[in-house]
Amino acid sequence: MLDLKTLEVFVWIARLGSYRAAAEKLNTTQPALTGRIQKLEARLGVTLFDRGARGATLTATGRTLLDYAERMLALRAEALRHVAADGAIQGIVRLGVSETIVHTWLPLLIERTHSTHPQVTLEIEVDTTPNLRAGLLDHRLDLAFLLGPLSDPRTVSQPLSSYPMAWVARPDLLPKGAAVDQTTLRSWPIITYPRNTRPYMAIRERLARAGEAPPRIYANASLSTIVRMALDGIGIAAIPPVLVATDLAAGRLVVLPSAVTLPPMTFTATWTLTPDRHVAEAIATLACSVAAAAPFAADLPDQ
Amino acid sequence: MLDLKTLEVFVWIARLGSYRAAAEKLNTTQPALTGRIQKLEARLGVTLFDRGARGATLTATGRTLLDYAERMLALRAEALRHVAADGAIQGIVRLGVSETIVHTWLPLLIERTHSTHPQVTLEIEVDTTPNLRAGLLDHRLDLAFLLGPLSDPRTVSQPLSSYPMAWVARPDLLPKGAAVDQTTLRSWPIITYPRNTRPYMAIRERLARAGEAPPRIYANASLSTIVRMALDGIGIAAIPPVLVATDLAAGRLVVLPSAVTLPPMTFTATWTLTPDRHVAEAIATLACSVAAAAPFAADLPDQ
DNA sequence: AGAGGTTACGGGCAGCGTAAGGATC
DNA sequence: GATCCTTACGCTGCCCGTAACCTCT
Repeated sequence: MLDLKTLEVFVWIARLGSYRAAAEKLNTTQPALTGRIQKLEARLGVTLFDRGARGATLTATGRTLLDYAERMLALRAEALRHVAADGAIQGIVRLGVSETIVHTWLPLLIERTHSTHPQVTLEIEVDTTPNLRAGLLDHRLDLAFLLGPLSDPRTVSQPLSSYPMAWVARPDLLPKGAAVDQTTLRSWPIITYPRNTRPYMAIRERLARAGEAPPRIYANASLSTIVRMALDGIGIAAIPPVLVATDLAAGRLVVLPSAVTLPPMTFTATWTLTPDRHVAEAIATLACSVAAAAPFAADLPDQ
Repeated sequence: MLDLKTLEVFVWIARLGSYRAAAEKLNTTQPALTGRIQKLEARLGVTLFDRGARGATLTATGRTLLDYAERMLALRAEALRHVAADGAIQGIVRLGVSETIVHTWLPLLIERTHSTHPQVTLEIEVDTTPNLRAGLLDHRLDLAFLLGPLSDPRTVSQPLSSYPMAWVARPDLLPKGAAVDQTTLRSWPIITYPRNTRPYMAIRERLARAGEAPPRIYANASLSTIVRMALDGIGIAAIPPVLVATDLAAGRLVVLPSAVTLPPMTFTATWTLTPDRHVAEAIATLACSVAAAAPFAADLPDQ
């Protein structure tokens, strides 16, 4: 009775304010938590939560227990770090990544993770930065690789890789070697990242002209599709050239010299300040070294 | 992984220096502990014990873990005391008692324990004070009611009941009303507690005469047998008269007035300074009040 | 040979997940 | 009626205890 697994359940329900959310966070079901907490309350002979339609809130007794529970869990985490051979880097890490990274060094990270921390299982979710951000704050994700530092006091960020952006198109789309100016760029559809992402915003801002229609931007959440569209000559892609190194080398695509520069895509590893963050931190550290060691990464697979 | 139950197992093996002893203390089997520790070591990827033919001793890593484990267990005990409705007075208490107490207020204590702390199970073992003392120090017992305070730094004692001793015999054994002196006492067999107990020692000392044969003492570990022998007129019993109140009232036995006084039997509740002693302490406290409230207790059942 | 730890194996029970059932706003 | 939590129930998998085995002094 009063085992650490139960206390962990208890703590997460208290933190997130609902059985539902805690069940999701803990990769289990709501009834499982109900059972555990019921048994705990029965054993202690006290009520720990006030259940309402709006979730569960701690009773006074519950708050007392929360304090002890958090101290015990912190102690366990510390013990594991000091005693375990591998610093107890193990378990499931729910990792959210931007698609750009999937196509650069993510495969390498997965490989390195399995060799460096064999006990770790990665659950990878690919999404846009705003959604990843939400996932982090909901505790649906333990770690995310997203665009730009996340300036939220509940999170910690660490810089990863930075990719210069460029205008990329099929060589026959425009006269060879000519630098493209704002007007030329506005005359073609721009193919790039989805709305609400940093690159999208930057392009809109740079190509905006007072009183004129906004540039046509084909926003797309799928990088492969963006490349496909560029290869099909539909428009000018705004992406990091590193993603299409093969196509560039083969001459299927070219980087267009231009005075209109785009800010680089700067990725950070971001995680929340949960007590069990050290596994996420270890993976983030690994990601850092992988990103640094492999700046020019795998090419986009053809689809 | 790294749950408190495993840590408890780990701590007791470390404390007692052997799987065997820990298994006994924890009311389980040795293979169960082997399994737990093996799994723990595998998960941590470290060795915690050096196993030799003379038991198990901690490795350096094991000592590190022991520190954390003890802090976590202490925290749990504290949490239970503060949070649980009944202060977490529950579980199995292995109680060792002197037979005298079995025949006075032990039944009352059992009753009161079940009504006051329904979650507590008593495992009662009847033995002599020296054996009980050994049981305490071996951690085979959590609590013992024994003769005299146990002056060992590893234990704590609290006074319970004190019973005056007297010479008791069948009324026809000696002339009525006559006070018995040392010589008379030496002429009859003395029936009393076993060798190495305090009453036995006191009698030997008081009836010793330089250069003469020692008094005949029929030492007996069974109180019922002592009483039976006294009723059969075999000799003079040295016991607390409260144990034979019925026989005295019925005239089957009488207290012999004598100048040879015996020290009273003073019982104490004694327990060891283990981290989980608070349940034992609660029972000891209960025993105190029971002993105080019922000084003239149940009579010996006829056998 | 005896004490202490390990291995092998069968059985019991805790705890999980699925699915249906309230309660509360 | 939507959102949460609870109840019911079958099942899996862990862990325990028995028994035989190994190893060191």
